[in-house]
Amino acid sequence: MSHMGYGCLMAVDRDHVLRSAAALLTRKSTATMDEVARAAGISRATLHRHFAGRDALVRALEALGIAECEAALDAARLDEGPAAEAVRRLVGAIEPAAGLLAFLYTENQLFEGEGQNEGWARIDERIEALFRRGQDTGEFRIDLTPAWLTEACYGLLASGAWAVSEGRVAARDFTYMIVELLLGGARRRKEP
Amino acid sequence: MSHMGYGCLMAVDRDHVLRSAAALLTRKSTATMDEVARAAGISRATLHRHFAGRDALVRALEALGIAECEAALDAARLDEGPAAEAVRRLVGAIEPAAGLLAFLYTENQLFEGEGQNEGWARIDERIEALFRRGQDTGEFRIDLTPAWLTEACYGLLASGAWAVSEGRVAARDFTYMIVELLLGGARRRKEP
DNA sequence: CCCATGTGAGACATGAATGTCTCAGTACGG
DNA sequence: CCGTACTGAGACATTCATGTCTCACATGGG
Repeated sequence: MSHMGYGCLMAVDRDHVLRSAAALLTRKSTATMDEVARAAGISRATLHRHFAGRDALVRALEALGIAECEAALDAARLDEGPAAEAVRRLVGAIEPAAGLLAFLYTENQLFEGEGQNEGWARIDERIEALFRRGQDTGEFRIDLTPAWLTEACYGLLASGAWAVSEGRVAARDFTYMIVELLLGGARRRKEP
Repeated sequence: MSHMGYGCLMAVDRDHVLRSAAALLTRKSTATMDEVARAAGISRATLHRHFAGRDALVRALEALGIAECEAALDAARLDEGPAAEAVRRLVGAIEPAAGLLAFLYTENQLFEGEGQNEGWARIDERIEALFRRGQDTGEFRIDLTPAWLTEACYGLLASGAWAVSEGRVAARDFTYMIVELLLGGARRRKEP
C-alpha cells in the first residue's frame, strides 16, 4: 500500500487494534501482549510496531478512554435542560465506553506517580459541575458532594459493565439501572 | 517459643501478615511478594513460610474477605426491622473490610476457571435476599433487580474505599454516602 | 550452658513476559 | 515484471517476580 501510510490505513488499523485490546483487557486485565495481538488478529511483532510496549499500549488506551469520555460529555450537552436529564444523556452516551472505563478505573498504576493524565481532571470537573448545577437548581440534594456523586458514577459504570459481561444483568437495562440508582440517590425528595 | 506453634502465635502472626497484605494490595494491587513482606515487617523467607506462594496468599485474602463479609452479614441482622435499616447496618458493618473487598473485586483472575470460591455465592444470595425482602414489603422499587442492587452495592463499596484512600471523600462520611445513594435509588418514591 | 526453633539475609535456579532482531512470504503500485 | 512496504513467524537476550535453598544469628526453654 506504498506511502499512504500515516494518514489512512495505519490509523484505521491502529484504532482496530486499540478497540480489540480494550475489549480483551476489559475481560482479562492481565492479558499478555501475545494475547492482545491474537485478539486483534495480528502478530506480536506487528503489535509492537504500533505500540512500543505494553506501557505505551495502556497509555494509548487511556487516551482513547479520555477521548471517548469527552465525546460523550459533548454529546450529552450537560448544560441544557434539567440536570437529571443531562445525567441520563451522559450515562447513555458513555455506555459504549463503559468496559474500557472499567479497565482503566482499576488500572490504578496509571495514577501512581505525578505523571497522571490531566484529561481525567478535566472530565472530573465537567461531571462535578453537572452535579453542582443540579444542586444549585434544587434538583439534587446537597448532602452528597459532587465529588462523591462523580466517583459513584464511575463505580456504577464499572460495576454495570462487569455485571453485564458476567450475565448478571441484561445489556439492554444497563443505562436504565445505572441512571435510576444514581438519580434516585441524588435527587431531592419531598418526603423521606 | 518451642512447641506452642500452630494454636497460638502462628495464627496471630499470620493474621497480622494477612491484614498488612490486604492494606498494601488495596493501594497497589501489583505489589511484589517482597513488598508485601516488608509491609508486614517480615522477610520474604518468612512470608513464604506462612503462604506457599502468591497464589496461596491471594486465596487466603479471599478467605479472609469472605469471613469478614459473613461476619458483617451476621452482625447486621438482615432479617430484622425495615430492610432499609438492615442495609444501613450492613454497610456500616462491612465498612472496615471495604478496602479488602475492593481489592478482591478487581482481582478478576479469582473468577476465571470454575474453581471460584462458593463463599461469594452465599454472600450474594444473602444480600440479594435482603433486597428481595425490601421489595416484598413494598419498601424498595421492583424495577431494579436484586442482583443489580447487590452488584451496585459492591461497586459503591469499592468506589467509596478508593475515594476515601484518595482523599476525595472524608472517611467519616463513607457509610453515609454509600447508604444514601444506594437507598435513594432503591426506595420507592411516592412521587417522581 | 546447650539445644531447638524461628527468623533474616542472601545466593541460586526457574519461568514468564517483554523487547529486539532477522528472514521469508505477500500484496500492491509503478 | 520488479521493487517497495508491510506482515507473520520465530529465534534470541533481558528483565523481573517467584520459589527454593543454605547459613548465620537470636531468643527462649530445659
